[in-house]
Amino acid sequence: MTEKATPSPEAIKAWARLMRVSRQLMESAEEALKTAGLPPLAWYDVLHELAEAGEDGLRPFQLIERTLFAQYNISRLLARLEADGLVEKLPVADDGRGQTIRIAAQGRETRRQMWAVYGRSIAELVGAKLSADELTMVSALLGRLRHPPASD
Amino acid sequence: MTEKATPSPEAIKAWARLMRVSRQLMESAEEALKTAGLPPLAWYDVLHELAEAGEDGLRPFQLIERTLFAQYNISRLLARLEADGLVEKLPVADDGRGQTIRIAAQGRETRRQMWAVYGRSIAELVGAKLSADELTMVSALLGRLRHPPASD
DNA sequence: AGACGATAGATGCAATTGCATCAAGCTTGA
DNA sequence: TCAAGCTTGATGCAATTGCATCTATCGTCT
Repeated sequence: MTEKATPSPEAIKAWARLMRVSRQLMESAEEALKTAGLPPLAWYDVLHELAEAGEDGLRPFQLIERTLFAQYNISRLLARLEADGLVEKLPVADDGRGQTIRIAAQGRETRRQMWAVYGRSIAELVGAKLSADELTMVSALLGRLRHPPASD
Repeated sequence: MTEKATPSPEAIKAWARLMRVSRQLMESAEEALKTAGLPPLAWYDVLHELAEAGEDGLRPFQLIERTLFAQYNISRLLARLEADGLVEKLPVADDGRGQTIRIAAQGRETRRQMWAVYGRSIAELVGAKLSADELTMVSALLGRLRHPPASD
């Protein structure tokens, strides 16, 4: 059993940095969106997945897998997105319990507007701070902290 | 003006990894604490700062600076900590508006119990996945994403 | 077919967060 | 000195989150 109950100083430092920096960056990005009068990041995450999925859409449980949101969270978020006309809920043929969520034209437009702001935040907060090689290094190292670990 | 509105693919990837991994790790740590019947991470952050501050304690606004919590959040968190007997609120001599927050004996004990679980999570989730050198590299790279950038 | 357990998604209720604002005390400057 | 503005911390209210549970449908096993 190689598990250690007490982490090394390096591990503690890396953890602290990770938690602090990620929170700080996320808040910056959220603030930029809010200032622009746009919806919060969570909406972007969902719209992004749905846009990538295309006309076939996605089932809510697939969104849960992809976004890490809790089930009840997705359920309510989708209700809000539908109320705003950004997505459509379609019944699914071979499963009477389920539904398929498809992004609506207005959803694509909102996503586009959000990306204009969000992308700029990423460029400023991350892209401008580290070189491409360093960014690749960060991705690789963080990927190994994922569960399951990412190879690329 | 060197600002780019559209981030590089490397920046997008690093951002996505950072957001996703930090959320995943934090949820793992939160879950471990909850399973152990202990308070959430936010409590640890505050108790940690107060423990380091020692008998002199800290003013709430100092906690805000150190933890990045919003003011109203700290205000209510401290109310809960006090209600649980983990901290004491003391009037401060030279400023009638303010108060000094001091960690109580029971607060130290709770923090100790939380660290037993939290530290193990850090060791498992981070310490066991990367070498000391790699962890140092992560800290250094993330430090440059901070505002203001960290040198160490 | 019928029963039983698993899966998909919604929802009532309590706790927390976010926003805006407030009250109280401090500081500065005329 | 005292008005105006700033800082510190609290709080009412709305929105969101978390938890537990519920309904409905599906799949499987007998």
